[in-house]
Amino acid sequence: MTVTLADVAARARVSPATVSRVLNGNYPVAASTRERVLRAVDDLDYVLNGPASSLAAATSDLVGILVNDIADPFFGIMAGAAQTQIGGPGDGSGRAGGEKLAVICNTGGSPERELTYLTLLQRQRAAAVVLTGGAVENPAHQAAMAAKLAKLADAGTRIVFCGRPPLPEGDALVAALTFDNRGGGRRLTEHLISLGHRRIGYVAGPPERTTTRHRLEGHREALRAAGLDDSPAGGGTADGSGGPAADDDRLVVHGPYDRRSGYEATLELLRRAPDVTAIVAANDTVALGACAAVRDQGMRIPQDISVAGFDDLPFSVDAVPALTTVRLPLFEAGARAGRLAMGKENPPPGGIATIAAELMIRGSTATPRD
Amino acid sequence: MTVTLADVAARARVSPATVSRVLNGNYPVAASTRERVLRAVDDLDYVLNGPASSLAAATSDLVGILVNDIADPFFGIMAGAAQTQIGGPGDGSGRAGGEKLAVICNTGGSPERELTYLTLLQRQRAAAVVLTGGAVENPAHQAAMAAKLAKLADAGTRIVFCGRPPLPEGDALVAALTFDNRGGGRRLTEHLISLGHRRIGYVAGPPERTTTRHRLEGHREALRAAGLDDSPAGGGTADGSGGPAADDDRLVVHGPYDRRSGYEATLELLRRAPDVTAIVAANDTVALGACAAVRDQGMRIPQDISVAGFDDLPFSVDAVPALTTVRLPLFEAGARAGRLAMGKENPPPGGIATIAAELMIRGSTATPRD
DNA sequence: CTGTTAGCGCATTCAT
DNA sequence: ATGAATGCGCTAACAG
Repeated sequence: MTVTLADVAARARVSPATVSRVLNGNYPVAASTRERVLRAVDDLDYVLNGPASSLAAATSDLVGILVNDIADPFFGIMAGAAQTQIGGPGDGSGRAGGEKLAVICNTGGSPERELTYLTLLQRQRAAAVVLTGGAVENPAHQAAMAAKLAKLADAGTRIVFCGRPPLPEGDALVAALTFDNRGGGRRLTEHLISLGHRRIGYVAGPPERTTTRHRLEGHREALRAAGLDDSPAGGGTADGSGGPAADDDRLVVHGPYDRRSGYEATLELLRRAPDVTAIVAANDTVALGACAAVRDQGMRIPQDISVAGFDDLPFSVDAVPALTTVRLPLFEAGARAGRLAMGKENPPPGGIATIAAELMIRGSTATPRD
Repeated sequence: MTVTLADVAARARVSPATVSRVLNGNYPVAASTRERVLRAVDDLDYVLNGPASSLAAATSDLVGILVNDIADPFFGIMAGAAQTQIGGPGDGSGRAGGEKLAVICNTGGSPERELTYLTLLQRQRAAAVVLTGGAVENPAHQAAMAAKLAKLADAGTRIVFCGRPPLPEGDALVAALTFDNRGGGRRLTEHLISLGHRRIGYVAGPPERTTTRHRLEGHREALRAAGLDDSPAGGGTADGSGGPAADDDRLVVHGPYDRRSGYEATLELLRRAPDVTAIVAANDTVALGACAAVRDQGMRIPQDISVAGFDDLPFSVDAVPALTTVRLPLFEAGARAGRLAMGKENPPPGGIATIAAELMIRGSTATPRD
């Protein structure tokens, strides 16, 4: 029924080993023999049996890319970029040579699903795994992740972080590309302060995410430097109380990274502190929701309230007014992560590279009314 | 080095066959034995060898989801939704039971890469493949796709289309979920006509895509019904000339499905026909670019020019003014495709289901100035 | 440069 | 309900 390598060998009048060598290309084979084999392959319409190949070689051509939310362009852009470096351009024949199969796994931000996917990838003996986006700061989960990643690395799977801080015990992994979320957050708030804003609301992401924490810490650094920090501890959720991380700063509201959260958190912020003159959102999507809320309250942007985002997603420049935000080179970072996963590029010194975030000043922020 | 099923068997003092039966669950095993085996699995931290398992069973737990552009939320939403139905919620243990590995493959809209991915998936003996988004209408490519899909189906891979028209010879595949792009396009233009618009510009997608063609056909249907069609043939690119499908309608400009194309095509449209009072875009992303172009020309939306999109992506309601568009239930469709791929849901009668598109009238369209 | 020989780790017959 | 034996299709030594 199904054509095997042996069939090809028989038709090309060579041994199975030779066919294997031609197909894998990493071994000298006489040109004439290769021709004959390739013709047999085409004649028979042969397709390699991946599982058999992986079993024998003890490695597969799968590369996993883990994302928190693939419906969010933040991840889509990185994942797509990584895939361009991994899948290879194809040879146009559709025959598929030594390509890797780059696959995107959507964890939905759930720690359990993240681990499950890693197990699934481990089971497949994946060649590499790219983990994108912020991590969850739950100690138990972090330990489980570290253990799982160590096992993967042990089995020869290359590990790359993209837009994610390195693990505490950051051995084993090839490379970590982290975004300068803290610096970007700081510069964004500095910008608002320099415009004259003193009461700045902050719509933060989920409290347990590193991305959320780092951006918020940058924000608070800027406030503190300007003598504006009214939060008791100066940031961080490690209050040792063990209870819910009650954020004492009334100007900060946490929520998921989506539009709806931006809308509702902004209404809440406006209720709590009607005197805010600017709102900083956890990311651009949240900022869009914030803008809608501000407008629905009958206020204008930026005349009555300034609004800023983070990431500089493609739609942000088209917002009205165009959104002031912090640009992250998502495509470049994703592509680099892809190359690292393929071993096409050397890891950065120390295994960690920090990727700069650039402040993009646009129309949504201005001098406060007052 | 690496723990195998035999190791587990030894530790549990049973035969390898029994361990296999416990793990696959589809065979009677005494409760006490099962317990012992599962404990051994945990003790040894055993992870099934996927390739070996797939080789022996002649089937894998991989499910492929093909998308044109994962950075575009249109695909991200569908793919993410499909994955929720396939990956399973996980059992929270991270141990990964009988889950499938749902993986997203980004073709970048390239026919070659589409075929390559299918070959790769075929090589992996994928359990199912979901193809999302419009197809390319190149006869050679369509034939190649049909042949490839037939082979996949033959090998037991389930095939599902999502937001994609069925193949001409639509056997072999489990199900096709297609969007009513034509109807949606028609109703959108009807809406504009009913507002009083007579000169309507159209920023279309790439001419070779079914999605582009269907939406444009709907548009032209509406024009024709109103006696406004000024295109010679009444739509379609089948002019038999064999040359580039020169679209004689000066009010239609083709381009990729991105923001930049929307911007530039709109400038071109405005140059060609300064008297247009409305612009319909191929999708919401393109519409955003169109809005920017209109504004950059010093015109207001909708007072000077109405703009409409398609898809109703999450950001569209937050555009200013909110974008009139055609809503496609992307999440629901993706989820259903996922269920079909898993065999969790019966295919629609005839294997084809058309999914309705709903007109969303918002602030970006209004009565023309004149 | 090419053929021969062994497994890779597991699922599945058959037995029992 | 469990164990023993066989082979899935391929790659990787090892010869030659």
